[in-house]
Parts: sequence; structure tokens; C-alpha cells
Amino acid sequence: MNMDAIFKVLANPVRVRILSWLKDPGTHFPPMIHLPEAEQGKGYVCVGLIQEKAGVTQSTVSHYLNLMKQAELLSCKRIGQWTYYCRNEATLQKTADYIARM
Amino acid sequence: MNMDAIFKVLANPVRVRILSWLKDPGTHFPPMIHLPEAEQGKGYVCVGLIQEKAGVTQSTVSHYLNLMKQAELLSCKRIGQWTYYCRNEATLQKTADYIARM
DNA sequence: TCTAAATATCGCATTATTTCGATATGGTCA
DNA sequence: TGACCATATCGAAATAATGCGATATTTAGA
Repeated sequence: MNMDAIFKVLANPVRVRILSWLKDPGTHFPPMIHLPEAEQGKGYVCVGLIQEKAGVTQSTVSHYLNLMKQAELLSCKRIGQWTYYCRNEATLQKTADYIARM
Repeated sequence: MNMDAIFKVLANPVRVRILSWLKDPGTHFPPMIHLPEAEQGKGYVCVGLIQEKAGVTQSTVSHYLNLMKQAELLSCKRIGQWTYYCRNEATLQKTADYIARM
């Protein structure tokens, strides 16, 4: 758990919004029609839809998602041409605990 | 509650360490001998001692403490020539809750 | 009122982050 | 294979954060 990297991710409001959208993809994104049945309902969202909603360029959102993955705030899975990201709830919970105890 | 400002504070490891020292000043700082009896045990620590331990210049630590106060992560009280800072536990708790729910 | 101590503020150089456009990579399907 | 789509990576310019030294402010005490 690299708390330094985690807090650096959170220091950017667009990244925080992405995290919060991924908390409940159903209300923030259309259905992931290319995602196989077995992966539905796990909170995965593809990069393109996140980019659209975030209002930044494709390269920027890709960079953000990578930072969030390095910090283990997100996990990802590549399926076909798409990369799907979802929250890593364990890291978020540990981060909350860290702040409460810190 | 300006979460953006709070996360920006936390994005710096020296500031995070200051916050954690102030969680338990007794084990990290000598007694505050100039602090009146009525304020003892409330977790107040003066700027000079925080500076020494943080290993940055006086102007830098003053700047940091001000950022943390603006973000309501710290409160302060001026007594004589000294400014004493202590944690604002309410903000820290709300921040932890925010991350857990976000 | 002068001096000294503690802290705050200012100005600035350095370094890091942000964010883009361009390009590369990897996967799909005709 | 070749064209195309989604995503990743690269390189660079703009902006923001870091952190210092110098200086100002505030308070205490002689």
C-alpha cells in the first residue's frame, strides 16, 4: 500500500470523480454491451465511456487510469479491444481506515 | 468541507507525517511548557517543534500549517509569541467517511 | 521604547503535475 | 493482409506545488 501514490491520485478532482462514478456504474454509464455475461455487474467500465464523461482527452484519461491502477485504487481487465476498469474496494477501505487512524 | 483542499494537503508526505505526529504529541514532542494548564492535554504543539521534527525551514512549515488550517485539518491558537496547532478530528473523520462511501 | 524570540508572509528558482496532440500498439474482422 | 477501432505511450508546453532565504509582524520582557 503506497499511501503517497494514493493521496496523489486523490489530489485531482477529475480522478476523484472517476472513482465516485465507478462506485455505481449503473447510474453513471450505459450498459457495457461488449462485456461478457460473466463479468457483468462487477462494476467494470471501459475507457472510452469514462473519457467521454470526464471531459478530458483520451490520452489524459488513459494516463489517469494508469496512475489509479499503479496506486491499486483501480483494477483492470482487457477484453478484446477494450480495457475495463473497476474500483479496488479493498484499497479504498484501507485508505479510509488509514486516515481515521492516522 | 473542501475535499479538494484536503486531498491536496494529504498529497505531501511531510504534511501527512505532521498530521500523524499530532495524533499523539506525547510520544513525538516534548511537553509544551509555555502552554497554560487549561490547554494541556488537548494535543496542541507549537510551530518551532513541528519544524524541527519535520526537517524543513520555518517558512515552509508555516506555509504547510497554514494550508492544513485552511483545509480545516488543523486548528490553531495563538498564546503569547507561540502559535499552537492541533488536529481537527472532525474533519479527519469526515474525510475517512467520504473515502469509504465515495 | 529597544531588543529579541516566534511565527507569518513575500518573492523567487526549482521541480512536479497536468494535459494535450501525435504516434505506437494490440485486437477485430473483412 | 489491410483497414479500422480502442487504448497506451511519447514528447512537449503550460501550470501548479515545493521549499528556500529574506523580510515583516506580533508579542514579551528589560
